[in-house]
Amino acid sequence: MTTDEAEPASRRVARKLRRQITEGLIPPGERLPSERTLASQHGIARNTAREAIRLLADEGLVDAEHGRGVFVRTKPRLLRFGSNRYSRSLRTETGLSPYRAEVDKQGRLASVDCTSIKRVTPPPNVAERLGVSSTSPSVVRRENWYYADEEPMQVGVTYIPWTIAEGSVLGTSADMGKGSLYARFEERGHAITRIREEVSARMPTPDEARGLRIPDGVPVLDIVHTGIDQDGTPFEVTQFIMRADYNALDYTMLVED
Amino acid sequence: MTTDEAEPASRRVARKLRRQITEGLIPPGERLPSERTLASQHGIARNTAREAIRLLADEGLVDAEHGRGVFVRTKPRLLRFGSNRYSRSLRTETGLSPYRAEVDKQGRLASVDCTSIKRVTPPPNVAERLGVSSTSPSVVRRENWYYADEEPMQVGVTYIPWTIAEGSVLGTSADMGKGSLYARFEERGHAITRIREEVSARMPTPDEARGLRIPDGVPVLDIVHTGIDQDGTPFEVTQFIMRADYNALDYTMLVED
DNA sequence: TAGTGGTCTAGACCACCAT
DNA sequence: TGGTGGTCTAGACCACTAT
Repeated sequence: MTTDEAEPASRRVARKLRRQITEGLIPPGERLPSERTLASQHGIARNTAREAIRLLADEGLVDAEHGRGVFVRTKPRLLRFGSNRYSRSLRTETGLSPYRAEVDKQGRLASVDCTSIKRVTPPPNVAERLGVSSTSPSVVRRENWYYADEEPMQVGVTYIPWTIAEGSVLGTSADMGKGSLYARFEERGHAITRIREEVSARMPTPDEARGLRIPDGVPVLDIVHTGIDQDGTPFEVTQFIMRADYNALDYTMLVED
Repeated sequence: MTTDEAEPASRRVARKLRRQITEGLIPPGERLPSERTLASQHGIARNTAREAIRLLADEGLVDAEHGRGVFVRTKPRLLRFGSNRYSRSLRTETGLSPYRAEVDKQGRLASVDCTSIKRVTPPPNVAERLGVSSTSPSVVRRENWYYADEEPMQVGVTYIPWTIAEGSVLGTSADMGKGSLYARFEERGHAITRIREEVSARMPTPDEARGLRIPDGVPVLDIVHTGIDQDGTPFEVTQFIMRADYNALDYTMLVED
């Protein structure tokens, strides 16, 4: 009788395991007792022990590995992406993309894969933000996958008005050359001066979970990023989907009146 | 044979229901067939039908109500909180707190409940950001609960250095008076000029799920907000926990060099 | 009272992993 | 080969909601 009258057995066992995990008695990376062991130890059916473990998995505390066991999830170091992600100084000094810079900082191997570049009709929310047609192929769509040590971390889908991308590498080439994407925009008269980032979080769709190899109990950050130039014109929208257990955001900004 | 060889029955049924939901055949608010109905329709055991529904619940698509049925979750309108949340003009023009302003905008009834104010020893991450001792009661801790139409939306725990709060309403009173919290800081020589917001997302702890009445398959946004004054001194840290299905962030910021 | 989801049992077979 | 998790069955009783 610690929380409820007549607490179900599955929750009781889950609570016991949760306490052992949070108190460090079962440290990160360690294996939990097997479902069959838990069942016999607590005098319950295997399915009931399994249900207890499911509760912990849904909280993101443990990870089941088929044929091996259930393991306490280790807290990975978060990649942190901030407002300086787009600063010119970072861009010109290091020549690295902001993503590579952050992954490098943690001593991991960054790789970025541009999987598709094509001219498309933009989704309505993108068309609205860019002020282009949502019924004609008015944008170039670039899809990028971001990895650290071969593990997928993020997907970013960038939309660029065709009027801006036309005739440049923006619309054709995976290789952005020195200084990357925003240097190319600047050459074409769009210096990034403001950004808008709309941030929400949710559980991944099955497709996203598969593509990003996201385990149970891990949400995604869903970010709609808009790049705005010196004239206040939005010239690029990118939708990022990030594993929330690997990525965080760190913004510093002026409070404007 | 649509996705895998030998797809499990539970996933097959889940996929069918998911398609019906996303295509609008079962619209938001509508009830799904009961577990027993699904079982007999598909020639599977009730537990297998139940597992299919669980998959959808973990994705945040449906919500089970004991004794009533399983319902397609309605997409609530998101409350959006932005960088202007702390602007002086918003503060002085409306006299409303940023939270009330946003909830008002949606025609809902906002209420804020300050549940506790006390002098405490701050957690290490807070002490670090404020530059105060993490081994003595160096801060005032204020806990605020935010509601819309009686439903809990957010919790915010604010930490203020004792040296700043001492002798003012900041350390004693739930009522912040006209212009709210940041007007009081300004009177004491700390005008909010920069903010830092560290944003991550995760599944709620059982305590958070209970307190905020968060259903399965809904993550939380976990935000560490730091207020910085005209001299670059951090004078306040607030940790927000927000239901991610009700709240989003919308930041616009200058790209600094 | 009838129908719903919530929990549980005691089995079974399969797929995967390590030895 | 033996142990692990993944899936499934065919029941059972309980708690909650609506009528």
